[in-house]
Amino acid sequence: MSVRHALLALLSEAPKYGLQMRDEFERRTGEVWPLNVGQVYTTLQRLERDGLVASDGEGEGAQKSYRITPEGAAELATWLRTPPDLSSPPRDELVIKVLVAMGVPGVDVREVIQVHRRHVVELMQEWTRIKRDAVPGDLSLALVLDAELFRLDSVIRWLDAAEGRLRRAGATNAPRPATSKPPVERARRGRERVTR
Amino acid sequence: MSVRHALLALLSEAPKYGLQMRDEFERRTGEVWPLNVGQVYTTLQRLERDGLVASDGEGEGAQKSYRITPEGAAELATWLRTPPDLSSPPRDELVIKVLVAMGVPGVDVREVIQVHRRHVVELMQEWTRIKRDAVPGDLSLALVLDAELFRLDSVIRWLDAAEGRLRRAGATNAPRPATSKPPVERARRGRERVTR
DNA sequence: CGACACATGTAACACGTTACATGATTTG
DNA sequence: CAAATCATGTAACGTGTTACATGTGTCG
Repeated sequence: MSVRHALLALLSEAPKYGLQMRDEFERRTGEVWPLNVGQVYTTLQRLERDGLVASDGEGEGAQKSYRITPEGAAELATWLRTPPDLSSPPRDELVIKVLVAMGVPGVDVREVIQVHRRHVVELMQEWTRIKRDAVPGDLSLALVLDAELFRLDSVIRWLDAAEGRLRRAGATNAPRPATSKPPVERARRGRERVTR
Repeated sequence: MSVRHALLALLSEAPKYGLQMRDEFERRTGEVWPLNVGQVYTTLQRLERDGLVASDGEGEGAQKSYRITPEGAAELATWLRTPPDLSSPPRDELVIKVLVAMGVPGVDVREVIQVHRRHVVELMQEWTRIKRDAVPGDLSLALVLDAELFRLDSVIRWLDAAEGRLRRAGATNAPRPATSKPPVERARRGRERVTR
């Protein structure tokens, strides 16, 4: 849902057309998150279908300008103040990788952890270098780089914590005892488990 | 791509059938990440189509058992040691929200930041409580909770850093000067920009 | 003219979610 | 028997990616 609302935000300043919005999105995100042009057009079509934007139908191969509607502005205002997804945390590919690796025969989880740790360290060094060389006044880029560096740092801390837990829990592939434990409060919040 | 490979990992221990894999996936991830059953079946179909798993065709309405193929095992081994996506960092909805909010007229970015900060603090408290009440021996759950808490902590640190940057950069919606700066080295790595 | 950038699209596919449909087996 | 649970699927939709098609305007 990010792109959809980001386009709304871009239109809330002034009417714009497709390619222009692609360029603006990338500029605003410090040129770090490329946005596919095709997605801009299809997303704009859906936004128009839903009444959140309207187009000046310049049919003749020219630029087709979109503007935000009052409904779109309301939707945008709501989105800006709504925290994303209160339910389960997003599925984290790296966490899944480590968790399932624990059960795969012939795989050393600790090695998997170390491989990824090394890679994350390299990534942090690369982003740090980019941050150092960045134009000082570029607030957008600085914010994006901050976010990525904080995130990568948390990944490293998790990998180290996981390594510690595994070390403490016994060095081998300990077969989980499959105890029938009480389910986590939370989780299972209406998602699936619908009484049908 | 997480689910696809996670299913491969589950099958690498022993042949299994659909619902069983849903349950195992959820158990292995500490019951925190619900997995849709339908997705299991469609993903298994795609895996079979790609030759990574094979099924014992128990056609008679009974359980349909899948097993991993040598190609599947190879694919799994590769995946476990391959760090996810070396190119741009994943698009972060919260970061996008703050970045685009800077340009939306009538919106106070600082307030947006504070709203989300409060929410993240609440989330951390909730997960911390769950962690405290969790069964001590549950390694999977502990790892998932660790990951989420580290992640949320990094989000808070980013929000605070962003607040600081905004404060320093001038309290208002500073219109970006649209300077034509040199593009970030990195980014634009073959994605889009194909010479056609 | 030919090449290139600008601008708008469409098609095909992967993945994910929700909802629905259909049998088989168990159990009150 | 009836209801619930187990088990397998399908349909529709949203989002995202890659690739292709088409037209226009500019410039060497």
